[in-house]
Formats: sequence, structure tokens, C-alpha cells
Amino acid sequence: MNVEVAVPSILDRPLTYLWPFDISPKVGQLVEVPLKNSVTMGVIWSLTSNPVNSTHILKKILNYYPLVLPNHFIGFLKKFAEYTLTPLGVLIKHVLPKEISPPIITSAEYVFNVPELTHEQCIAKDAIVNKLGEFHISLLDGVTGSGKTEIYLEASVKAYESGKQTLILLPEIALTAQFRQRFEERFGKKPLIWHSQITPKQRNSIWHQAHQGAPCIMLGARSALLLPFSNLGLLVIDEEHDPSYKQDEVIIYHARDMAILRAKEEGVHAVLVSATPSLETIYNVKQRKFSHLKVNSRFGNASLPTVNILSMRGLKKTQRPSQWLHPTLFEEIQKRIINQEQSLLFLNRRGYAPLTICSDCGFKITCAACDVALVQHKNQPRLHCHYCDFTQPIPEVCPNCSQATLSPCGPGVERLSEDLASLLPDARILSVTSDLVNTPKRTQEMVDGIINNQFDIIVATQMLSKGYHFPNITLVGVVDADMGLNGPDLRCAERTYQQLHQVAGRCGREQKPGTVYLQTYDPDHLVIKAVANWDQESFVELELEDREQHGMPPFGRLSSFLISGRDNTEILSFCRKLLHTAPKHSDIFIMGPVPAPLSRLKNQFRWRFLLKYPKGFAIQSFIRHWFSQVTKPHSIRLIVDIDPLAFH
DNA sequence: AGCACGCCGACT
DNA sequence: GTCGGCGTGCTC
Repeated sequence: MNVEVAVPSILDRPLTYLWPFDISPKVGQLVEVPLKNSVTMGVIWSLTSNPVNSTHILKKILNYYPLVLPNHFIGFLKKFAEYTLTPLGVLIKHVLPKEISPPIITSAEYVFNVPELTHEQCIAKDAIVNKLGEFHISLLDGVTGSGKTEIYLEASVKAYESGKQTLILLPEIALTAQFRQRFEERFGKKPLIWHSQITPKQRNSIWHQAHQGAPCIMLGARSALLLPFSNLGLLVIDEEHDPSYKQDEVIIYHARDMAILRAKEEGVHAVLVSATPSLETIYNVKQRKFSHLKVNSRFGNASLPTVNILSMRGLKKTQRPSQWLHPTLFEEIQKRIINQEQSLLFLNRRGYAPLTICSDCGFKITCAACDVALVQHKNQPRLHCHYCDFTQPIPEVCPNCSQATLSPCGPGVERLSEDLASLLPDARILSVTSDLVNTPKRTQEMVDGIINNQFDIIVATQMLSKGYHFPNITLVGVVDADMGLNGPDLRCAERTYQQLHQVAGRCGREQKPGTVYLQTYDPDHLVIKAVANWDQESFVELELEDREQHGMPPFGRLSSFLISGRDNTEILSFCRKLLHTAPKHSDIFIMGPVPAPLSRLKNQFRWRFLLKYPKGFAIQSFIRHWFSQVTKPHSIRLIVDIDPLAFH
């Protein structure tokens, strides 16, 4: 008999092979098949084989494993590939294990150190547990520090006790030592962990544990969604609003959306967790598709920090202690030093200065391969491209006019630290950026140093805005709260709101109350005011209204194409061909081609299309039909992104 | 004639 | 993705 086998390649369909064995094949069974001139693992995709060209000689399946992927998992993969337009073979490549190991069923033995939950926490936990065995989606929503983690950990204990597996998805940044420690304190055992950097041995072991189905609680980055759990009982997506859930390489998908899809296929409860939920999720709550579990009070009655707006508008240079600091923020930092408390300053710019300009002729030093300015670093004195990693020494004279008039423009973390060091020579200042803190060891040193009060001032990029708990930080200053408000991106207001809200939650987490200062040139901006008033609701209302008016998500839908290649003329003529062959449909609005905001990257020119259409429109078949009419030159790359988050 | 290189299409 | 087939064009 013939069977259809999904193989790891770029094919978007399974291939037909001969099943030469006496026993019957099963859908989901792993097999070894010849492909081209080698042997590869594959998955039996279906038994009803398509009619094959009779001149074609089918190859035989070489071997089969006693290992069958669960039906609901196969169903999930089919829908995943169909929705995201990922070629089946590419998806399968990320699903197959590297090797098949003998059974290693190890039921995790946890020691439960049961925490005291507040009444409010108990209600939320029970609401999750009551719907463990069915498809349901809940939003678990509450301010930072309200103990949301305790709630879902407790719910996963209940799932474990009823013999089920729990997968807790975390944004990559949150898989830090602090979260693991918390887990270990709670369960007396290291958690099972899955992310892109675990060893091949661990990878294989976790894969098989997921498949064998012994009850467990697993922490994973977004790619854990492609593990073959056979006994899933609960799916948690912590920090569901976090943009790092969107993978935009190779397989382009949003882990939150695919988690919901998986929960539906498997009939399990998915819990989305966030203090600042995405507008998509809030909208689904309003539509009553998701139920809403809200915890209002901060744990231990810690109060929310006071958030103050500092207008930089019209503030003269002579009034500023440093070019980048408001006098009030500087005074507050000094007070904290006297009180032996810590200050945390956020500036989302690595390096010393984001720009190097000739003050005589205006020449700006840019990357030779990308359409961006080179960033000046002083730690290792070089100019650095943050997109392609190109570096060069800082030139002595302007490459354009040969005058010695090059000057750094704007602040980075290094420069702000330097300024503070000269203003406060006795203060102990720590800079935290991905250039300086880039190994687990350095991360641990950084965390320990802050917790042990070895620093008075911490100047950090966004990398410190999530997942950390520093008890002695009582002051947070956002140096440039407007950054990110003027991006080319429909979600920049939403993202800025979420980031500022999360950043504000970094202080006042224990007895000492926290204070936050936002430096801004736009003190009346809706987002800035909403953050200052902890007024999420009015921000959400106004932003939703705006999205609805323009038919934008979560009301309408978007998809985007990114077309890139070495030859700009060739790309443009291909784009025109695409535009002219677009199927006509009154529901779809096609924008483009336009140069991408980052119009050249690593010597590749980049153009974009944006498609807008109503919810429920079958965009996948529309795109498939469209692309079948055009042949793409080999030298051009075309990437389709269904529901894009970013537009660079 | 013999071979290197790059483009293109197929993979059951 | 990866491999092989084939056309182009260069060298011996």
C-alpha cells in the first residue's frame, strides 16, 4: 500500500512512498525514508494516497519506529502550516527529534511547598482548575507584583495531581535564573526547560518526555509549542503581550495565537497572563471569547509607585545638570544616594552615542551595508552597526570634508553613565546593556551586585525592564519616554504603553514605596498621561476606537510581504509584476510596494507590501492563488507574514 | 575536448 | 534546504 510521508525539506506537501511491511501503518508514525540520495526521518501524514503519476517509481519506506505522534498534534501541525503558510517540510524539520531514544519515562517527583494564596488569588486559581479538562481561554490580569505566577503555578500543581502535563510559555528573557530559582524553591526540583540554547542531549530528553506523557510541569520558550505533548492538561502563556512571542525567522508565527490554536485542537485550558494585555486579548475578553480573571491588589499590600511626568520642553541647557537629565530627576537620584536606596535609569540605547555627525559639513557616518547610522561605542572604542555587526575605528577626521569636527550626537547608556560619574564622582554606577552583560555568569554577577547594594545607580536598556525583582530600587527614571512613540508601526502606542507600565512596576515592590519619573517632550501625550495615572482603561478605550475606525487589528486583519535581494531594479520589477497579477477582490486592500523602513540590510534591498482585509477573509488561499500566477526569480527572497507585529 | 561555475528545478 | 543537470565560457 501507499502512504503519504511528511519529510523535512522545503516541500509544502507530503511525498508518496510504498509501505512494504506486514503490519499496518499509523498516521503520525515516525519512519525512515529515502529522499534524494540520502536517508531521512519522516512522519506518516495520511494513508489515503493521492493518485501518483504512473511512470513514477515509488520508493519504499526503509524502516518504521514504534513511535506515533498524537492525532491532535498532527491536526495542530496541519492548521499551523495552513494558517502561517509555512511549507509542511519546514515545519516538520522543527518537529522531528534528532534521534529516537529508548523509553526514559521519568515521572517528575515534586515536593510542593504550598504557598498561602490570598482570597483573590484562590478565586482565580479555582476558575482555572475548574476548566482544566476542556477547551477554554482565560486572561489572568493584574498589576505587577499581584502574584499571578503563584496562581498559575498552583493551577499547574492541580493539573499534575490529576496526571496531566503543563506547559508554561515564557518570553525568552524570562527564562532567567530568577524564575528557575522561584520554581525550585516552590517544587524542590529543577524545572524541565526547553529553549533554543539547551544541549542536544537535553533537547532529546525533553522531546521524549513530552511525547511519553508522564505528568510534568515544563517551562519553555515559544518553540516548546512544537513539542509532541501527548497528555497536555494546561497551557500557560505568561506575559502574553510580549512581542518576543512573535518569531520572525524561518517559521513566522505568534506563539500566543498558535498556543490558542493548540489548546483548541487538544481540548485544554489556555491561560494568558499579563499586567498589560495586548489589545487583541482585551478585545477577545470584551467579545466574551476569553474569560477574565482579575487580581487587583499588590502582594503584601505594597502600593503602586507614583508616576510623575517631567517635561523637557523649553528646558534650557543651563538648567540641566547633564544634557540628558531633568534637574528634578537628578535631585531625586541624589536623595536616594543619601538614603542608601537605589535608582534605576532606563535608556533604550546601547553604546555611547547613536549618531556621529560632522559639525562642519553635516556628514553622518552610516553603515556601508545597511541603511542605518553607525553607533559609537566607547567601552571598545569603535563605530558599530547594530544590524550587521560591522565595526570600524572612529575616524579622526570627517570622511567627507577632512576636518577634525566629528562629534557624537545623542546619548547611549555608556554616555549617560559617564555624565553621571562626572556629576557624582562618589556614586557607584553600573551600566547594563547586552554588550556588557552577555553571558549567564555576567548576568548573575549583575543581579547579585544590585541585590547586595554594590551600586547606587543602574543605567540600563530595556533588558532590565522585565522579570527581575530588586527590593532596594525606589526610583525609576525613564530618560526618553517618547522613544518608540513615533515609529512607523501601528502598535507603537500600545507597545510604549506596555513598556512604560512594566518599567514603572520595577520599583516599590516591597515595603519602601517607589517613585517613577518619565522625561518627555510631549507631556500631554495620551500614552504618557495614561501611564502616569495608571489608567490602562482609558488608553485601551481610545486606542481600540482608533483601530476600529481604520479597520486595523484587532478589528481588521493584516498580512505583509517582505521582498529582498541584491538588485534593486530587479526587485522593483518583480514587485510590479506581483502588483499587476494580484487577484481582484473588493474586500482586500493592497498597499505597496514601498521601501521597507529599513530599506537596506546586509546589502540586501528591502521592499514591502501590506494587505488589509476583514476578519474571517481567507487570506491564505488568496495568497496561494496569487503566487501560483507569478514566478519569482531565484535571486529574490519573498517572505510572507500573516498577522505581522512589526514593520521594519 | 575537458572542466569550472552558476543557474534552475526536483525531491515520491 | 540540498543536490544534480546543464549551459556558458575559459583553458590546455
